[in-house]
Amino acid sequence: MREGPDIARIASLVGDPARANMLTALMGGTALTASELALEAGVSLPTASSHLSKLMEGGLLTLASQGRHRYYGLAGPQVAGMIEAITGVAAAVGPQRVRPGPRDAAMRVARVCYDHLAGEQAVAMLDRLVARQVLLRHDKEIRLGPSAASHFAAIGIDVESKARRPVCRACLDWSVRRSHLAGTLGAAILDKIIAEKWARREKDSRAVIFSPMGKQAFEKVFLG
Amino acid sequence: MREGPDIARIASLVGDPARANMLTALMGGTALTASELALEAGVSLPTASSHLSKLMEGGLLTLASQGRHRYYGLAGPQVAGMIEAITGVAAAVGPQRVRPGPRDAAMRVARVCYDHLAGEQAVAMLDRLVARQVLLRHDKEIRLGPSAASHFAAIGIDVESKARRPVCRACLDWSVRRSHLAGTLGAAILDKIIAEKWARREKDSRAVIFSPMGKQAFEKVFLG
DNA sequence: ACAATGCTTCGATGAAGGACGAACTATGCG
DNA sequence: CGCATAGTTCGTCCTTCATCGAAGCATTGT
Repeated sequence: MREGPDIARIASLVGDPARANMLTALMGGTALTASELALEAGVSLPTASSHLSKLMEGGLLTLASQGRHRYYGLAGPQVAGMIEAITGVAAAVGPQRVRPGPRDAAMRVARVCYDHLAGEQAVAMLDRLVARQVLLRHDKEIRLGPSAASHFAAIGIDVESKARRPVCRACLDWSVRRSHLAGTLGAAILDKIIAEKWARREKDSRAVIFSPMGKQAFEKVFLG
Repeated sequence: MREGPDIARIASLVGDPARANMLTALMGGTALTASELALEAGVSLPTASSHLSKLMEGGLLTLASQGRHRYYGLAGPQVAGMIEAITGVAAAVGPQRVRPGPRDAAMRVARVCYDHLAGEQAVAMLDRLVARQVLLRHDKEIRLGPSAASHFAAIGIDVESKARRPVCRACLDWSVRRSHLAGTLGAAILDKIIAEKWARREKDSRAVIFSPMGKQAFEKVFLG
């Protein structure tokens, strides 16, 4: 008999289809209300509420009450990373179900992973940054290279670590099966992409659609 | 309603306590038989068998039949990474700790973590080995230092990697919340400790009790 | 004050699945 | 062959928990 962290408790929270759908929906990074999550999960409002209280009790969600609205969000990057990891395994062992629909195609190209960019574009970006030694990669650990500060400052991103959260982190991409960039830098880059209107977020989806001009700009800055 | 990788299916596989214990046991990297896993999980053999077939069907395990023994192992690093991610979240959100009884006190000092030593002693040992640069640590990765071979040879441990399994691995200690040494080297050290009778294993427990002399010897060799 | 909206709690129902003993299959050993 | 060990399958019991309708709070709007 083993002891230690109660991994079964956490996993079983994710192990219910309704809750899994809610968590996946929250991977978009924005907090959602109970009704929205009920819709996402395909269950009634009471059922959703029950699930949400369980997820809260399990520490996987945060709650922000604003008037009569209650916004639920993922508890943090660690939780988001766990969901990604599970998604990766699910995608790897369940190839019988994945048929690349039109929306899925867009998802593979670029999507939001909690607070940073994922998908082919994101993987290509990390590869290029490492190749140019802007970032130094050592297995799963990613550090800033000597030229990183000036490189990112040139496009208006301050790489100084403000929070305890690591600046760079490798996050395994479930569609490409290789890592992309997470951490505060990954989040800042996504902010930049949206702020510059290089891309827009697909409504009710995690997909990120680049405009033709935006794609050029992105490639010039990060893949050039 | 969402689609995509069936994350609930995978998570619910891990979400059963018996299966979670089995998977945790397999995190050591070596394959185990059904009986051993039944013991780990604290369930009967038929129950374990049922769980194992579910884990197999879910693609989380590999099976190697050798005669009448059937060795189950984790399906790959991706699965191991997922377990690690879940464990991390569980440790972070689960400070609702059981109170430290007398046996737990011994467990915190030194215990077996599948095939290597864990607990305060193990954490101190790894710290010291890294400080003396016998081992070189880079975040989660641990490698042998230049003096490692001779250092361990002096106490009768061959650090040559015989199996595919890594020689060194960092394993997060759930009681101390810092890493200790796993991998073949960690296993060899535990073997040594038992073989030299520096310590004995508590019956039906993971606790490892050092004798006064054994503790001295251990500290001289590994903490000196 | 009253109604409307957003959400939670309660109670009843039903289905899923985890548990084990007993019986069965397969391999190894003399 | 007969016996022992390792595992799986089967049948049954029983707990757990997801689900929804109805009712209860809370906040906002009129």
